[in-house]
Amino acid sequence: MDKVEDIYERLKSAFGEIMEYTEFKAGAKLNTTGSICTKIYFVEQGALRAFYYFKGNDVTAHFATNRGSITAPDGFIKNTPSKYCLEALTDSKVFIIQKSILEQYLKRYPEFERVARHYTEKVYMEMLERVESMVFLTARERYHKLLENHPGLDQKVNLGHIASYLGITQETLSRVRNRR
Amino acid sequence: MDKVEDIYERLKSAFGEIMEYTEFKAGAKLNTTGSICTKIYFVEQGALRAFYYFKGNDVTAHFATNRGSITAPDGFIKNTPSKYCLEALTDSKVFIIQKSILEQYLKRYPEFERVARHYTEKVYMEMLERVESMVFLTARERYHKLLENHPGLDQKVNLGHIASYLGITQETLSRVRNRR
DNA sequence: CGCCGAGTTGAACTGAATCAAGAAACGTGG
DNA sequence: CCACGTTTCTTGATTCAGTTCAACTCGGCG
Repeated sequence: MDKVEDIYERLKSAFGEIMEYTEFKAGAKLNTTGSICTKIYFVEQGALRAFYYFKGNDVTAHFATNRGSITAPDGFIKNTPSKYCLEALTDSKVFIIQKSILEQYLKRYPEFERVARHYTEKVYMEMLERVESMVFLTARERYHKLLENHPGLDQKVNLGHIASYLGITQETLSRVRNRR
Repeated sequence: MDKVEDIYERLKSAFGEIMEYTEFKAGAKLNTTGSICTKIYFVEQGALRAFYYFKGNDVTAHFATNRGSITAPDGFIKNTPSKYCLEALTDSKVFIIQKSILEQYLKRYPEFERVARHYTEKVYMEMLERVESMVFLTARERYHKLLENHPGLDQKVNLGHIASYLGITQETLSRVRNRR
């Protein structure tokens, strides 16, 4: 089952040729709402997040830390303007794949389609787990689970960003954190 | 963007050759927990659900109605025993793809990997939407959204099965339904 | 008829939201 | 290095959506 486990390395070896290395400073915006996000980011080091605005509030949809990945999924998949913004939470080192280049590359080397599919399967499973968390876990449990998946995230990220990801208010998260 | 829209037809035309047609009676079990689910089901007609047991309770993970699809995702993707059970909720007509056959077929005809990936992207987007529902919507709103996606589901399925899918109790769903 | 599963209803309880102050921490300019 | 405003975080009081537990209804069906 290294298919799922080692996907980060498999992606690098399959697509390294078309990956572009970049660094971002903490706070850098990588994608602004409404634009078509044509890139996917693989995080070698650092932390990024995807967020969007819902009823005027900034809502975190996804965090990516070391060896994770991030994009504006709606836009990247459907080639439409995206509601998501991406930003670097800390200084970060990332590999970028441009969608248009990826498509060409996959047409030329269809043997890599398999890796792309396995990657998609992996992010699907993550999403499935997240649904389960929302159904079964309390605010406190979801918080601890998030920290397991992204150690040290609480040091790097605003309380409010984490709270909106968990689907709770900032006040509740503050209380959870100070165990009460 | 027919890539996402018309995926059901694309799958049939790409994989029709290895699809097997079957019918199930209401109540039929297609997969029992613990076994490795090696099949994916495409619903031509009828309604199925995937569920599992959590702390002794039967919890619905997914519904599939016309032109939808269903499998035990953990097992199908990772080739491990699955915690999910599948059952037919009504008499149903389905197309089945066996995973082992799919893999062989994709090796021989890599041009279809692309369709498989687009299918995975589609179910990923569905899961993403479901997370959003859990974060933002009230029990009532989630219920109505489910019915939009699966018209008539409330006629076919036990209250409890829907409630557990929505992450609420049966009592709450009963009250929601009788608008109070 | 009496049982049984499915759904409904009521009352008390609880986790989390909301609203409203404050307290820290942080950065920028003087 | 300090003063100031701004942003981030904490704390309290109240309210509310949804849970829990328990009883009750209803429609089959043997």
